Amino acid sequence: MIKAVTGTKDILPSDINRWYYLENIVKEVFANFNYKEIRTPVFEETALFARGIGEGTDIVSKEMYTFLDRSETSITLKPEMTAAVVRAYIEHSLGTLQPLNKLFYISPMFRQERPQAGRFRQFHQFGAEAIGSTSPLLDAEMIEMSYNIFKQLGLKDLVVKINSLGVPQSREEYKNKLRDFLSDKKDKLTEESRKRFDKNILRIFDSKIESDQEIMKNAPLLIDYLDEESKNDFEIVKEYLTKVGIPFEVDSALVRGLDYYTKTTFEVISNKVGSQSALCGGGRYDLLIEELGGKPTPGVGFAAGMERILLACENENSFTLPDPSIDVYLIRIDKGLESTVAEIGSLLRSQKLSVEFDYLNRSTKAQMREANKLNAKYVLFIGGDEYSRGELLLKNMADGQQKIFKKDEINKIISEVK
RNA sequence: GUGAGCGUAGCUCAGUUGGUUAGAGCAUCUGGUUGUGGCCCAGAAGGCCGUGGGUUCAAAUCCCAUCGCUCACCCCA
Repeated sequence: MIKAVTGTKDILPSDINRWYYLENIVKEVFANFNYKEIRTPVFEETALFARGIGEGTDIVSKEMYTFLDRSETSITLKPEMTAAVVRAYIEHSLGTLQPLNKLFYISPMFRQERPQAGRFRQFHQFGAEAIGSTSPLLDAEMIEMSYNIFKQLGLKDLVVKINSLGVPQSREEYKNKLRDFLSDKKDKLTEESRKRFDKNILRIFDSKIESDQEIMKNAPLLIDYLDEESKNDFEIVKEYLTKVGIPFEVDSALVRGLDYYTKTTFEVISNKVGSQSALCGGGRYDLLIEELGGKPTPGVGFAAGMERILLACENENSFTLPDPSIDVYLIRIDKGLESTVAEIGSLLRSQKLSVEFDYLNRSTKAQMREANKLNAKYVLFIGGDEYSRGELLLKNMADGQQKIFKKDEINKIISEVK
């Protein structure tokens, strides 16, 4: 038997309504904040991600689905969306049409990681990008939108973490301070953290090992080394979040794994999804557009993992959807009336009613059981004595009441059902 | 890439110290008198016990390998 590739999942009809529910809330909230949807191809030239996300990042160096197409072009299935949106922004000169572009997306992403709870190789993200303004109010808006979406989904067990990474220059200065601090403690760190010392020193704060955490307790904090502008912007973000009633924690250890982040970064964590607890993450990327060949333009955005969010919703039992139902099930009493049933079905369907009937030549009883299983509001009996008298029998499945209609009075049946 | 756990019907799981035709619940299908659902009752269908090899008179059960799944590290959404 051929099975779905490792780390990929089918979304079956029994799951789809939860996805629609999520997607509708996402679209509503983005419309609420005047973000417009953008759709980009699932694959791009590999160079886009290498340059945008950073060669040294885990995503680029070991997780991308990269292959040569038949014309020997290196192609990569998109592992994240920001680089793709920025590419489209530059390519179509969106910045010349209006100074600020507020964009959102819902799309599959691909990363070849080891699957785990809340982590897949093909997964789905929604997210937003606001390109063209340095206003920290937009940073806060990103947090507000994601928070609103989670609230509307009924999620409760959430923590919003924010941090500021500052500008590259102040960050470099800070990294040197951190290196100095750790220079005589380096050999006490775990092997994993010693690797981080060279690769991405900020990450040592993330270590889950107690001995590492003990060492880092007295380490200098990035927050204390921010440049003035980053510091002011961060204050504005905090102030706004407080005003609109979004609880948050400042986490100076919050480091994002993509190279392009500057200033504000944030994550929303759920305690209900296992160890892959970040439901969404994002931040400002004021240098990325220039890096990718556009005019220097500031931007800020976030991305949210839809599988993780739905997992959190399931584990918190945060919402329940009504059972799907149909309006009318047509019951064929006599053999030979198949095409009559289909014709009546066509009439009802043309009036936007959801209608189903039997295609398997089953007994009346079996058809009734099917109608019940489909949660039909009404069944319409076609056949028997009534039919030979020119009549049809309509039964309300909730209360069992039956009414007789003339065969040529389908309109009356339709208004009864509606 | 590293580590741990688990693979028996569509799903959730039983399967006694290795011992005949491998079970249950749910789901599916068919019935329970002339043409009517849910509840109930009766019956049916559905498994090379993940795959390959080994030990044994005998393997779902023990051993090895392999594949797959799950969780964790890592990383991230």
